[in-house]
Amino acid sequence: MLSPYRISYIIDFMVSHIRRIAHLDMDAFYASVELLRYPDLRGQAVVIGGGSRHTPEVGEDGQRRYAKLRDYVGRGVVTTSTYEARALGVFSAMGMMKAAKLAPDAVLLPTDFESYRHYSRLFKAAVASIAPLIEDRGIDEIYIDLTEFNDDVRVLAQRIKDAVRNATGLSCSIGIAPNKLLAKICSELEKPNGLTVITEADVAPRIWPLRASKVNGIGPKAAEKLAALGIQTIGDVAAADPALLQDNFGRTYSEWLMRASHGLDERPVVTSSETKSISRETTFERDLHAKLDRGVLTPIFTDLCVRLAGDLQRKGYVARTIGIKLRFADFRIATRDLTLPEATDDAAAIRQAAGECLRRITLDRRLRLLGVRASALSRKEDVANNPSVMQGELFSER
DNA sequence: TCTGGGGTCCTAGGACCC
DNA sequence: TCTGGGGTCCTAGGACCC
Repeated sequence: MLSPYRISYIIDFMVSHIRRIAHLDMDAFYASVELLRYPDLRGQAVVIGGGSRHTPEVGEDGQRRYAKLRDYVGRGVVTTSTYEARALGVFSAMGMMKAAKLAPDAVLLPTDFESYRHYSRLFKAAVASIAPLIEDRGIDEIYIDLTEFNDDVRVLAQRIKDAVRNATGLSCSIGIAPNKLLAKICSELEKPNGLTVITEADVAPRIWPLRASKVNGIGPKAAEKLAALGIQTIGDVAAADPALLQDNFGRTYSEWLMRASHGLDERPVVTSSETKSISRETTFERDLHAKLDRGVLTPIFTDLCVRLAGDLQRKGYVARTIGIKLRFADFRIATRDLTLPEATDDAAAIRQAAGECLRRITLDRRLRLLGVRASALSRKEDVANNPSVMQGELFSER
């Protein structure tokens, strides 16, 4: 028999465990940053991407001359596009040559990561001044844990949006839900400049009709497999036979699928994390043959190692594992890695280790991409103070 | 003339150790 | 002709995300 006291305790407990998690996503972030610099492009189809330089030049008449997408040649992809370009069918990750066919007159701008990182720091600082429990999810999005605030959640979210706009001149969309999974889906529902709040009760009417691939964690492969089973929407996943899912996706993933489709997610907002790996890679302008194009390939390989060493040094890390990545002309990927006795941030040591990795791959096909990666990282100062930490030999005799 | 670059996490097998 | 059982490290590949 439950006493009234006990019941109220249980209700308190349950209520206290309902979280309020926000997902904040900057609207067309890179493109919007570019529009701050080139306001005359506002309202036009603009595409950001491509490696080579197509920086606007100022003509003799004092007018800026922008490159057009139709002039692009190369193997780049679209990084971001304005909403006007999206209306023409041009989206992130699309090949630039394909995008140029859809929107030849769109303005083309090069990516300027320095500038995007600057605005990223500004908007995150603005949010942190109001709500400090922030999980970084890349340059243009964050999760925020608002559970401890007593304020009305829409008022609070509007205050955050205003702070972001005041700090950057940019708009963002915020979704608020009981967990990260729903918040992420929800921030997209009213983009751009959205503010969307959903609860458990909204899952069936608002979440279930969406395509399964809207769930963070259901990528192209899983979505395709689901579609083959006649499962299109998140609601379809929720209604699917658990045994069918398990047979096709294995136990772990199928159980996650079912929980996710019901809007369940317990992951906390993680406010700090250590870097796990640092890498550099490059796609060649044309596919290269390992032997025939050795003269081109070798300096590229060395340069990647030098730049990786520079990244490690700048960030204060040393790495004990060095790896390489090759992408062949057929898009297949091969990786090899090698764990060293001593952690390093030295370009020559990295080049040496990467060279050994390369020798373990049969190079009989043309290469499209070459990359070098450093992992098993430690902070350099930790290793300098106590080298044995690195080898995990803190308690050994040697 | 399809398809960038920088990451994270998971799985799975074999080596090796106690 | 039965051969344990864990734990950790290393390596390779793959899915996914921004």
